[in-house]
Amino acid sequence: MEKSQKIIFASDENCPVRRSLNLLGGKWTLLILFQINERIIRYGELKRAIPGISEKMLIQELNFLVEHKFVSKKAYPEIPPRVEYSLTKLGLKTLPIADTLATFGLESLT
Amino acid sequence: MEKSQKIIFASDENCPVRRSLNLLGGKWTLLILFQINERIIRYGELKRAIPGISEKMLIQELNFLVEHKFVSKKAYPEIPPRVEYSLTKLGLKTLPIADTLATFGLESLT
DNA sequence: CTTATTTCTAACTTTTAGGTTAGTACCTTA
DNA sequence: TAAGGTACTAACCTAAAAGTTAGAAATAAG
Repeated sequence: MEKSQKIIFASDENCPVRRSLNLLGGKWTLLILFQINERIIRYGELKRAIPGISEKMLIQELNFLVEHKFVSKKAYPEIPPRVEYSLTKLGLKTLPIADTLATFGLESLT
Repeated sequence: MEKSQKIIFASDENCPVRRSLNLLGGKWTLLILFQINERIIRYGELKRAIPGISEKMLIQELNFLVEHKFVSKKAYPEIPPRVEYSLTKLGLKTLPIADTLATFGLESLT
């Protein structure tokens, strides 16, 4: 049997790995997507789900993810305010990335 | 007021996604691992394979990856010098991550 | 009345990433 | 003689990312 050889191209700015990392390579980005996952989750829940993240970074990332259509946001005109976040169709497609990171962490890191 | 509380699996510092990102979340880290892939590659080749990376960042990341046993390094005592890098067993296990990033980039990014 | 809740904004500081320039060592080629 | 190739290291400085702190707005609970 002939062994199929993987062809690797130079990774310029158009490389899909690089384009993905440009969007998702932030320190918290994939973790936030992973935590939202398939649920509808409020801002405060999300904050508690990611201990250590600052409010600034969380809201900044959420704004970024909403702007780039990974996450959709629904705000209820209530007092105190209630805002729910969930993944869009595009956001759901990022879940395999976080899953692969989780698998690697579980299987290969001490 | 008894209300059933949604159980949230918080991503603290022990979360496998977070542990993986701590090691591999750098701007260039996964891209370098992806480019080395299953080959034995020289420093200069790798540099050409990642247009735009500075020598400082490339060597800095390579040193980090060697130190953390993702990459092995073999230097030949020749003039001009020749240094070959390849993935260790651990490094090979990171390839699915980059592959998932590549798939996402190809399928979901314009 | 005060206090708490929730989501988010703004100003400011610190930390990290990255850019630039220079240089090392030794041999080969022109 | 000089320039080129190769794989780095070091020093310096700027830009970007991330962290810290404070507070607003509206209402309800105490």
